[in-house]
Amino acid sequence: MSTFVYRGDTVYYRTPKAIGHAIRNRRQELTLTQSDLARKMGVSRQWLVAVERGKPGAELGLILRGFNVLRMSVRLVPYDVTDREEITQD
Amino acid sequence: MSTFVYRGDTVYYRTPKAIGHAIRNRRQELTLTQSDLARKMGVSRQWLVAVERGKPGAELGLILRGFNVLRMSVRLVPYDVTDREEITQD
DNA sequence: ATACAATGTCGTTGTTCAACGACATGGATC
DNA sequence: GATCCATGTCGTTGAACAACGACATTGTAT
Repeated sequence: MSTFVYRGDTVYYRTPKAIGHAIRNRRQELTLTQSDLARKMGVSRQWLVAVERGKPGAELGLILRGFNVLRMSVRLVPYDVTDREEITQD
Repeated sequence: MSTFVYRGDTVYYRTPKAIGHAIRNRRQELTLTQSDLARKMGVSRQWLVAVERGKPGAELGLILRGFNVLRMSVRLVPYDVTDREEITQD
C-alpha cells in the first residue's frame, strides 16, 4: 500500500507520488496549510495540490525549493544490484 | 567550489546544478555515455545535456527515472534548524 | 593531422507547465 | 444547517518544456 521503498529500515523515494507524499507528510508535521507552504515557496496553491498528488511533470527546481522550505535534505545513495533486499512498492 | 552541501561527512543536494553533477558523476562511474543513458531513460540526449548542466525546469518524473537507471536511491532527511553545521555551497 | 566518438549548441514543433480566478467539495465547530 | 477553513477541480493564458535534426566543439586515439 505504500508508495515508498524500504531497504532495511530506511525509506527511499522512487516516484513522483512518493515524493508528493513525503512533502505532504512533512508539511503537516510542521502544521502548515497548503496555502502557507505555497506562499513560502513562491508557487501557487494549485501547484502544491498537484505535486502532493504526484504530478510527474513538476519542475525539479521548485521541488527542491520545497525541500529547502520544509527543511528536508536530499541524499543520493548509489547501490549495486547485489544489494537488493525485500523491495515493497505501492 | 562545490555545488554540494556537507553536514558532517554526508553529501546533500539542494540545487538542480548539484543534482546534475551527481547524475553526471554516477553516469561516468558506470562508464555510460550521455547517449547511452538517454536511450536507457527514454529521453533525448539533449535533455540529458541540459540536466547535467543544472536545468532547473527539468521534470521530476524524468529525473527520478534517471536515478532508477543509475541505481541511485533518494533519501529525504528532515532536519531541525538547530542541526545546522558548517554549510558550504558553490 | 586525421579520423572518430562524445559532448555541446541552435532552430523548429508540438506539448505541458505554472499562475490565476472562480467554483466545488470536505471537515470541523457552533 | 450554517459558517469557516482547508483542500481539490476546472477554465484560460503565457511561458517553458522535451524531441528532433543539423551542426559545432572537444577530446582521444592512431
